[in-house]
Amino acid sequence: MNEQPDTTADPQSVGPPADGQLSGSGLAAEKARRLGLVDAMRDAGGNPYPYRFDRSHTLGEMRETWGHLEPGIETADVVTVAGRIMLKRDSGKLVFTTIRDRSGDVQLFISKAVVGDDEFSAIKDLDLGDWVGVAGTVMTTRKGELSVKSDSVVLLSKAIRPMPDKWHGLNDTDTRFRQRYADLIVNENARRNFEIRHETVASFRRTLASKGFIEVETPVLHPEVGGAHARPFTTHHNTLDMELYLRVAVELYLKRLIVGGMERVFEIARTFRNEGTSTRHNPEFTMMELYQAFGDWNEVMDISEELVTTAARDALGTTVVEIRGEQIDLADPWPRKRMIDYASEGTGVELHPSMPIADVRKVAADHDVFVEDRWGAGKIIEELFEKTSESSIVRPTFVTGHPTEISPLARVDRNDPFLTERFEIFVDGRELGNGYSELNDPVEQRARFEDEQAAKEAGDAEAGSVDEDYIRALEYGMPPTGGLGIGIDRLVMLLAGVDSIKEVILFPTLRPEAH
RNA sequence: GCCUCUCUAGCUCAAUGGUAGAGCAGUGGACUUUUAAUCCAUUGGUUCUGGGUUCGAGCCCCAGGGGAGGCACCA
Repeated sequence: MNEQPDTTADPQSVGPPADGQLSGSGLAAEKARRLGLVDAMRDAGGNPYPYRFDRSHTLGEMRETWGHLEPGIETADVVTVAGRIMLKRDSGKLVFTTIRDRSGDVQLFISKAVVGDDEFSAIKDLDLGDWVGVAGTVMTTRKGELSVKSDSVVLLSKAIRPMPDKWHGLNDTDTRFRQRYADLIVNENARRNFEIRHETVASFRRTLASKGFIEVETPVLHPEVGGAHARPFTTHHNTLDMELYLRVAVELYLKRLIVGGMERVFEIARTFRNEGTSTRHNPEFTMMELYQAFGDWNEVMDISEELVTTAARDALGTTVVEIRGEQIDLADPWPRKRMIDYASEGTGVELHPSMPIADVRKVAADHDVFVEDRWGAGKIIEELFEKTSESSIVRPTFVTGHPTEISPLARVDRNDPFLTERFEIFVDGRELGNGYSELNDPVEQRARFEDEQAAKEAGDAEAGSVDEDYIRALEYGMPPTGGLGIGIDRLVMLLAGVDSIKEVILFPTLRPEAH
């Protein structure tokens, strides 16, 4: 940001590059110089932006095939490769450049004697950042560096803007997140994080497909907010003249599909919540939700462990990750512990949502936990859990048995009517996922919705309302079902070992750039 | 929304309230096995913006903007 107004937009105003009369050498002058090269190339009948280039190998494939060569070997193996010029070492009649494609990098060995005077001088005009296509033979240098002894180097796309520092890269977070393209060009870690993200999602799809899950797509525009306690983004449909909400969850739609008999469904869903940003939150994020008929929370806890450990294996090649300096094997069984037990230990007071509300409020007051008047014991216990315990959960853990009051879509615990058969997965102090035995009794669901409605009317901006269509669906009969949601962004954070969600979202939400 | 930090050349960073600098990139030159190539020379600045204090402000003060971290929010 804060760069000068672009005064080089009109290439006609730019002189030839070698006249030595360019004013200054700031960004504008640098762009003018490069645009001058583009013009000169066109004047000479060349095309600085050709339509295509055929490769025989990616650079990674080259390294796989010839990476073992001893130093000082010249093969007769012909390759055509392409990449961006990342480094350039000019020693007179010999130029070394390092080009990089998605799969790796390789050195070009460019000799004036091989390519001829004219092409050699054209190659000297190439800049860091230019895309080039190369034909040549495979060789290694005396020091053993795998190289392409280049017969021809053609420009595939001229870079007009200089790359960030070739050694220090790009550190400024503002620029890194706004200009992710520049971040990806120079920061290996950025590329790695998004490869891990891809591998994670691909792994989920494979695991779920192997279990007979069907991937579905449900509406992003919802007429009602449901499936999570969250503030929605609102929008408006013009011709229908109606308010719509960007989804805060996909739960209620996926369970309609279970009613319809689809048995095992999942969706990898971009989800929107109108909340502040932080190292753990972005207003739009990605959740995987799945629902499985005929099972309960036990099945989906097992699936949770399998999905995450398999994703780690697929993305990292290991199930061991480092969290807060501790080596943790995600493949070890995840401990299970009730929320009320965490809260009880954390406060030193035995807590249960059946307790008199006054007693629970007193514990909250003793621990400086703010309490709204309308909150019941269950909600307060959750707040106490968050205050006393949440941040100290490091290894993946199922926190179970959430009070019924805070779980309007979860089925009541078969052994305790004040609790639900619900779990949240916590890792590194963050919530990673959430699942439960699904409430499928339409009468009870209506009663829970009505409690939500009451909370909403009492001022809870995140409470839901009665979703009549969802009740109607349940009235047709939903089989016993287990459901699960996993935050993809947070899982990728865990696997990539990064502390900010912005490191795993390509284009995180930012304020518009000031001009 | 609140608090703290931060914003200087294309990039990475310096600069007691006293002439805005370096490295890389760029430009000119040397070099046929370099590896962030090296060596010599060299261009480049509205110090985020607007006010103020001061003989003098990149630096101090006020207001605004962007970003980061923390808090709040996030069942």
